[in-house]
Amino acid sequence: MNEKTDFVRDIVAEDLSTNRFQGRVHTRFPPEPNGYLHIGHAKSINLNYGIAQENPGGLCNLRFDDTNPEKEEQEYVDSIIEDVKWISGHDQQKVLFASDYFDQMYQWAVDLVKKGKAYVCDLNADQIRETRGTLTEPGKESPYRNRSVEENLDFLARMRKGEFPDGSRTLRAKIDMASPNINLRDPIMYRIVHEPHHRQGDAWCIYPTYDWAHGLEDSIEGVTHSICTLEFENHRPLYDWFLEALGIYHPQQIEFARLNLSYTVLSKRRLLQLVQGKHVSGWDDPRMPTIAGYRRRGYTPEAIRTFCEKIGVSKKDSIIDVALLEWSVREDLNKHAQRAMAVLNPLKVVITNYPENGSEELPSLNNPEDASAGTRLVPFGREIYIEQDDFREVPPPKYHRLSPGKEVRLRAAYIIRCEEVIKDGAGNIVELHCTYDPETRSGGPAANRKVKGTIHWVSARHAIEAEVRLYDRLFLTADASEGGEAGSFLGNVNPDSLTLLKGCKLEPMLLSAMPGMRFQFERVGYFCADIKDSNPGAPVFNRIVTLKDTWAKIELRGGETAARE
RNA sequence: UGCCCCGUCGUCUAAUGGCAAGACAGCAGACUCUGGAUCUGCUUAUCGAGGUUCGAAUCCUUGCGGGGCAGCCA
Repeated sequence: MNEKTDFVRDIVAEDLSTNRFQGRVHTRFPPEPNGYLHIGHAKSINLNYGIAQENPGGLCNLRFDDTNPEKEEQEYVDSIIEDVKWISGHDQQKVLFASDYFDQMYQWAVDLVKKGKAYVCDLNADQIRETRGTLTEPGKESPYRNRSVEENLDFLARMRKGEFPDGSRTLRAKIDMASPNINLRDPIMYRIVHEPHHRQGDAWCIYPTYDWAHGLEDSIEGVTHSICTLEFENHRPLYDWFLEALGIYHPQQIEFARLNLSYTVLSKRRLLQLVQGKHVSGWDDPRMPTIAGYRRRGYTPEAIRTFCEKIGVSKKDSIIDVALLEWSVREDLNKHAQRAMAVLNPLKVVITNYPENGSEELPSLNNPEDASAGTRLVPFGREIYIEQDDFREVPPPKYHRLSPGKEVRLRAAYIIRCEEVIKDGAGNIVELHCTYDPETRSGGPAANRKVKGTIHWVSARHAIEAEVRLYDRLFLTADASEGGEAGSFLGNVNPDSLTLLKGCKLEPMLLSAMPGMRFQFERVGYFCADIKDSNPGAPVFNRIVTLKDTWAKIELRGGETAARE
């Protein structure tokens, strides 16, 4: 079996050993369709589907918690179904909706009224707030608390029929206005909302609150372990109270710490602000920590699942270093991504001793990590492009790349030497003149000659051009949700989170990239043909993540040292 | 301030009364036709104080710190 464990799985194992639920394991993932799913939901999906999968006969329901028509939309339902499918790897054969249980819930509310455990309260929202008490003071009982069962039944039926305006009355549980747990101070079960529901239409004008509805949904579905986040911990006594009062099947609620990620925000409210404030192009902007955003960026579901397993599950509030997520993608893509050569910021190089109109095709490994990936032929010629960064007229110490009079290897090709630097009138470097050593062709007689560096290149004559989008972290600060300069988290937004590059020079093979295909651009990073804007023949690439860049680190550190001195 | 929860390397997670371990990050080195990958090594932690015990990260008390709760949101 799986050695993977955490306190939730410990509880499930314990319940299994005591036969508490007749050997069943049944979890659920209960999103509210009021926004797109983000990576925090991936943690929950992974937990719930994971536990179900690990146990023979285990089940996990996808159930929409659609009890608030004011915030919920069909668009969100559709996106969530797609995202759950993508992350969990399961085709969801059955999608459940809390709103399908509205009749049953209403019946149970009537039962509670009959038992004298619920009452219709005529207080308005302000009055209810005023009589709830505070954190340190008990609340006051509602004057309507002791209405007769008959009167309550009558009012409840009329609430349901639509006789009363929004907010004029509520159905409340009769528990304890003096409870130190505020959730137990006669919580509201139904509120009047004359608003069409995305699935129920106008069938209802009273809607159940989360506290009233959630345990019932779990109970109806036979869920054994209802796993939710820490902020519901104080609600568990209420979850238990309703089920107990009704005398119906009673699942176990378990709370775990929600995911927080450094350099990003992970709340639907803030993500909505980013979308509505046009800080990003939409819910699926590749910089968004949404499932849709990561998918478009080029992350794999495997990488996200690996990440979810590495972060573990506990009750401790924490902020996971986003570097672990980035590591997870690299880990996956290193093994699976097809290699390619792409020059993002081109500098032309003329190989002066190469035949004028000559060209050849050089075999190159598709993936050094995977021999079965084979090789491909990359065209080479007298004029090539290299990365501007790979040449320095005055090389800093430890610079292993090209500089005047120095040699580098062109990956899968020849060793070249820089003979001359051509500049324009303004002194900008526009071209390099180099010579090559024909003996040093990869696999050739002098191929083993050692040079300090190897750089990537693209044949000028064969290169295709493409747009490449470099994405960086969306936020400047590790704790992105804390107020930044503007006093809100929006002040932390990284103005350079997107760099648009046009006219990048890519090896011709990339012309036929299908949308969604991932590549490693050697020495640069992992890239994905955009699923919306890219087409075979006119590719557009998104940077998924950079490669680990030791040189950049050395250089950065050098700069810092210099600045300090 | 009432109630609830949580305090272990920089960051996460483990150790379930018996040698504080792993991952990421960092640092140093080896290797390399990707300054990638890989490999090796190194640095760094039980919030404090009492108590129980042969023995405490773990149990108890208490202090401190962090988080949550006063929507007819979830």
